[in-house]
Amino acid sequence: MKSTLENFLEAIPQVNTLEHFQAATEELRDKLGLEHVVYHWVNSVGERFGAGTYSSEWVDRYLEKDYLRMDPVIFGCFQRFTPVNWKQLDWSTKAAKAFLVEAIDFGVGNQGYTIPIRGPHGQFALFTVNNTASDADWEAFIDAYGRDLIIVGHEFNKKALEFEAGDTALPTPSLSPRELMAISYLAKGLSRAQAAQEMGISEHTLRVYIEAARHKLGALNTTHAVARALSTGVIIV
Amino acid sequence: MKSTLENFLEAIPQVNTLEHFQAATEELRDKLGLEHVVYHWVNSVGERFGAGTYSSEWVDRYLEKDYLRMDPVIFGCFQRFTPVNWKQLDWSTKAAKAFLVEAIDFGVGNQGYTIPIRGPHGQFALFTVNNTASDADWEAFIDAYGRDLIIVGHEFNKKALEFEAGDTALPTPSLSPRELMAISYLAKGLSRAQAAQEMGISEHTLRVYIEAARHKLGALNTTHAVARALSTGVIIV
DNA sequence: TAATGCCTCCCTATTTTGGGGGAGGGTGAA
DNA sequence: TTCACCCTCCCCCAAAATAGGGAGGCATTA
Repeated sequence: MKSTLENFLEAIPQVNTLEHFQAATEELRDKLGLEHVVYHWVNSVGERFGAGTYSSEWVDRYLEKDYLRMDPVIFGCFQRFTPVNWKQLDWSTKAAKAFLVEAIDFGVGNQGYTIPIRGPHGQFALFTVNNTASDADWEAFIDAYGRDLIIVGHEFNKKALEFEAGDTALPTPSLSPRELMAISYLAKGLSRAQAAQEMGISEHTLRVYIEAARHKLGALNTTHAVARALSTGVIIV
Repeated sequence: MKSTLENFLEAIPQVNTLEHFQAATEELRDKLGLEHVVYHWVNSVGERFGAGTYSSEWVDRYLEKDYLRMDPVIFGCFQRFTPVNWKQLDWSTKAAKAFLVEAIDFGVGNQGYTIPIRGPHGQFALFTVNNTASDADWEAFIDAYGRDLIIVGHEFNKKALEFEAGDTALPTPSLSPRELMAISYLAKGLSRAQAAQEMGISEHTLRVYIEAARHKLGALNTTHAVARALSTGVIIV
């Protein structure tokens, strides 16, 4: 790789603390001459972790207003696989426009490139680079660094997963094949009776699987069990 | 990028048919002097799609025996984020050993490197390179090409997503804020009564939201609605 | 061998959802 | 303004799911 990022990438494995992680985002920002570099994620139990160069005021404001729920970047990344150039998103709603204006007020650049990263167990992370630049300059930057940034995002995510593994090693519940089938059918919208028929067993038996799965998944009811099974990746719709 | 793969990567956007996709796997195999290059995936409705250089006999055998359910490579990739070097996997069970022997019988090389790729809506794909080689040679190969292969896998996946999008262009339903809240609470395991209390409205009203969301999502029941909301990304966690 | 986990079936009772109806007031866009 | 969509509330009743409790057979494995 010709890239300026080669040395940076090789240094990532040595990142061992959150402070160091934070420092890495700052280093990358300076190396690339950007305004912001941010990595953040949401894990399967809704905990959030982030490191990056946004001002703490903006982060606080963002969390306070629960912008996660309307941020077009989050929305775009959630629905796509490929990196998202902010300019390509739909900023037409009033709320989105106001959000963008406010973000820029808080020192966020007008151009951004966010890479969605998906891990096991429904893990979802975002790696963002941000700057104030013309459309043409930004295009050129993305052309030059887009692919490398994907690799950097992945390396960051690998690190973040290591941190989590150390913190909260949550054992993925292992459902039996029949339990998986039962939950899968419910996720597809079948009633218990239909699912039982589909599996060629009595509804009573099916119910036992659902209950077992519910307990293994730590779920409060069937809907919750299906939700957890989906978001932890034990079933695929 | 210094890599031999630069030209190859630039050609991927021109891939427009499944035959061409297949040809691309063969081209990559030849370019890198490998025995096999395989891309395959499972989408959100359980359809499978694959292209690669494994013999059709091995693919048939694999599907017939439903090896998907016990293949250690699949298992490893499901649980991890980072690429999997086959040698690092747990091949200790009898079934796994027999599986590996059989695979080699069918012309699969002893060394493999598989990259898990996760997309929106629960999409999960695997990109595998495979060869017969010594451990040291294989290590060297992965050192040299590992990162580029991640990019190649992503480009393949982008193409595969385009193919699917052409097939089944499903418009993402737009739920109202209250509908989203309602569905989110249910996904968290609350009953209608609890969710209503949480939202400060009567249970009757909440029910109206659930029903509206159900219809918008084309769901057969509440559980189905939550499942669809999660897997299409309209709600998080 | 004993233990564990899986698969299958059954009971009763209570609680929760689902599918139909309604009604009124608000906001935003064409 | 009219139209559409959102938010809020209410009725009834049938259907489905939930929470407990059982039981036996069949693998695998410690």
